[in-house]
Amino acid sequence: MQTETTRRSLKEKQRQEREDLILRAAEEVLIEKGYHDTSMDEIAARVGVAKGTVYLHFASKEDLAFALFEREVKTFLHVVEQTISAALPARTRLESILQWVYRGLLGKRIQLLLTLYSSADMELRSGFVKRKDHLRSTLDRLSALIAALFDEGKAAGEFNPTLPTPVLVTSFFSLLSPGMYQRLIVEKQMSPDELVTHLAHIYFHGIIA
Amino acid sequence: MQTETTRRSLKEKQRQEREDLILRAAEEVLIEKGYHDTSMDEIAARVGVAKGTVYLHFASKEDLAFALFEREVKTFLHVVEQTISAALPARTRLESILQWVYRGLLGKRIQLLLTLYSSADMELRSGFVKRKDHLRSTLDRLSALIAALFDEGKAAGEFNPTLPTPVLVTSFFSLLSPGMYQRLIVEKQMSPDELVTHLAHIYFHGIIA
Amino acid sequence: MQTETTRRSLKEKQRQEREDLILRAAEEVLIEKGYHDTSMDEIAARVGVAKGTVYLHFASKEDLAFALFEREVKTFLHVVEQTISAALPARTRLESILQWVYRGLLGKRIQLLLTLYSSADMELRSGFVKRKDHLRSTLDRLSALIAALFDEGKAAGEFNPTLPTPVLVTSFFSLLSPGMYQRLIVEKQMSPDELVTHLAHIYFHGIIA
Amino acid sequence: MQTETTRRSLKEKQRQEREDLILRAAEEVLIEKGYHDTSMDEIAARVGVAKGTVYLHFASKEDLAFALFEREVKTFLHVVEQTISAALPARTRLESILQWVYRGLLGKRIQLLLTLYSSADMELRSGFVKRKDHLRSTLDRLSALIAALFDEGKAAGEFNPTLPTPVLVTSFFSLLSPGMYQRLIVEKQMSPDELVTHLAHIYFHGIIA
DNA sequence: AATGAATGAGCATTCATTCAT
DNA sequence: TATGAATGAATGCTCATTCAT
Repeated sequence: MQTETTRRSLKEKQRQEREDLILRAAEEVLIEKGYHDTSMDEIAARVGVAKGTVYLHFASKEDLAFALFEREVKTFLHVVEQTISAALPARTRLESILQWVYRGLLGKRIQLLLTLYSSADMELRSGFVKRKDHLRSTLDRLSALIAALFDEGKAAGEFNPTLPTPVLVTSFFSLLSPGMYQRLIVEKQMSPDELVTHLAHIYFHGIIA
Repeated sequence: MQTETTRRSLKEKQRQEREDLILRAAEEVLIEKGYHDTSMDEIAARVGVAKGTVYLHFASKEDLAFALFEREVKTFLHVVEQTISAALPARTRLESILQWVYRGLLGKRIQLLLTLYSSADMELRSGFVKRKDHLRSTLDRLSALIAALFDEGKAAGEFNPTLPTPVLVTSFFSLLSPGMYQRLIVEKQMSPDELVTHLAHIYFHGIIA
Repeated sequence: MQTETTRRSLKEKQRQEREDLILRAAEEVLIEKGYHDTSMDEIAARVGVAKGTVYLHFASKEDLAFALFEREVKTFLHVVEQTISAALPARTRLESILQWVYRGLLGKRIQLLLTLYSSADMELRSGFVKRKDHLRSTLDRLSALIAALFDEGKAAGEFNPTLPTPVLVTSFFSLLSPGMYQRLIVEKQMSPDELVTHLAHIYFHGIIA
Repeated sequence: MQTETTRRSLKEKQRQEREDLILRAAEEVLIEKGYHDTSMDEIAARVGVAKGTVYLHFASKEDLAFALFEREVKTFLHVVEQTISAALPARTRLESILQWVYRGLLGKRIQLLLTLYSSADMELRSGFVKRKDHLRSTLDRLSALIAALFDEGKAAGEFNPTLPTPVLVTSFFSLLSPGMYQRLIVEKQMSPDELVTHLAHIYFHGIIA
């Protein structure tokens, strides 16, 4: 019985590992080629398994992209949760998040996330909608956390209370754009830290002399 | 002779009108479904012409998307040029541009533009690249105009000269995001003017109390 | 009344001229690109008329190719008739025909003829068949003339009477192959006269030492 | 392990069989309709598989036609090699080849070969050229073998040494024409052996009485 | 469970032909 | 009569998905 359980958990572990391999490969290809130009064949080939095997883990290409998206969002959510729980000024915590996004090896990943997100809006609208409920809660939680942080900052007298929190949240997210990453870090070779410093300055103090 | 000319210009006019109809239909479908999920069949069907007719005006699907993209960019460029030439503080002129984007019926169009632009980066990379040279100059001109405006503002003592102009330009563009439009205007029913007021405040003065 | 007739015959003349222009252009393109890769657009463009105008003269692409084919066959038939009526040994007259085919500017044309003929067998089978009756008589007449020439030669003791005339006719025609033209005249740069000399030798005397 | 190997070779065998079925069907349709009027749909339908399956074996329509062509050429080459290696007079060996072509069930196939070859020249010019290098060597080998046979015959005093070998080779090939097959065997119901006898007589001794 | 051959709907593009002007 | 814009059937090819082994 215990052996049975052990065997099961072993299998389960292997399953998880393989699923992870698939997600990594998918991530790689999706970043390289975008959703439509990524084929299940190529993903399977990069993992080194047969196409059918990918379908044992993900019911469709859309599901796979969705799982990937959700994983990235959850990672991000986790980081945000960790950051927010620190006993620091709201502003410092927001800057931390900015830094995490632009600094880590995750620069690429956040791009994927944002790319998939706009794809979600544009191209997978119909399909994703079905699952957006699943996702919605995660994204809502994310927004709520950031919103709470802004509200906390307002209450602490850090932020201007006349600015509506939704505007603050949305404009904060718009600081995390693939365009910014591409144009300033990749093309202009600016360091992530320098970029974050400037963005933070602009966001918190404005650009007025 | 005059009749001949008249006939020609009439034909030309009709041609332009049809081309415009096609562009409108394409715009519509592209906004709804994104580049890959838009079929030439559907575009033709919406215009109410045969598929071949679309090809009489645009040599390929890519060409059509490209023409659309370029048209939007040129409109935007034109507005920017007009705005910039006014004898007003740089800040006021930047606000004007923000306003134009979020206010007009063009809210949808700017979304398309941005969507196509990210598509261009992700999905049409190879294809668009061939024509990006054509486009590049337009986009570069746009960036250059905005950059010049910031430099002018810095010189006039309006803006903080320690902020690198590329960062100013890119972050200004990131204020014009489809996400912002979608979440605040469509979902939260905020008025464009109110949104612009807040964004301008944040951008120029920051969010610090 | 006479004016009427004159006008008509003038129109008719112009019509013939235009038809001839179309045929020339079609011949040109067909030789260059083959039947399927030749488009009505290109033919019209080369003539300098609108596509519709071509259809005023030829009801279909197939009709056009057919007319061209028939014209070439008739020219060839005419030459054969002229040649055959000369008071010379059958062999000499056959050599004359060979010479005419390989020598004239018509080398290209005969290629077209033969190409269209094999196309007729392979690709236009169904379509051409409908009109083959029209053509059949011309081709039959051609075969009959050559056959008569061989029979005459046999009767005169020139040719081996044990060889069946159909074999003689068909093998004579197989001396006129585009492959021969291509490989020996175009590729090996052999002169038409030299080629004809050798072919005649082989055909009339064989290759035995 | 052995099972593994067995399974693989079984799969491979099945694959070969299916590929052969596809080639047979393609051959059939190509002979009936010619290259351009043959659709991948029809080929697939005749094999009784889905279109995609055909593409599993041949990357493009052109590839399929090319494979077919090459297969026929190789078969022919093989026969020629076998025939040539026999210790018989050159003339006898050439007659053997003639016989093989006109006698076998392969009469149809040789037609296909010749048809595709002229298509290759006319219609697939651009595409086939890319692969013609692959093919060229096979065809060159074929020509070279026949040429060697003629040279051998000349050296042995069998053939007239004043006739250039290229002319001999090309005129020998022109004896193998679909036209000959069609007109004399199909239409006139002549037996292949009788035809070959006459052609050989003409070719080796000429038609002079 | 894993495989990968087979499937077939879907799509961009071409071009002979028609017909309103 | 001449035009050429419009048509739409036809077709090569792709790729997500299924399923027998």
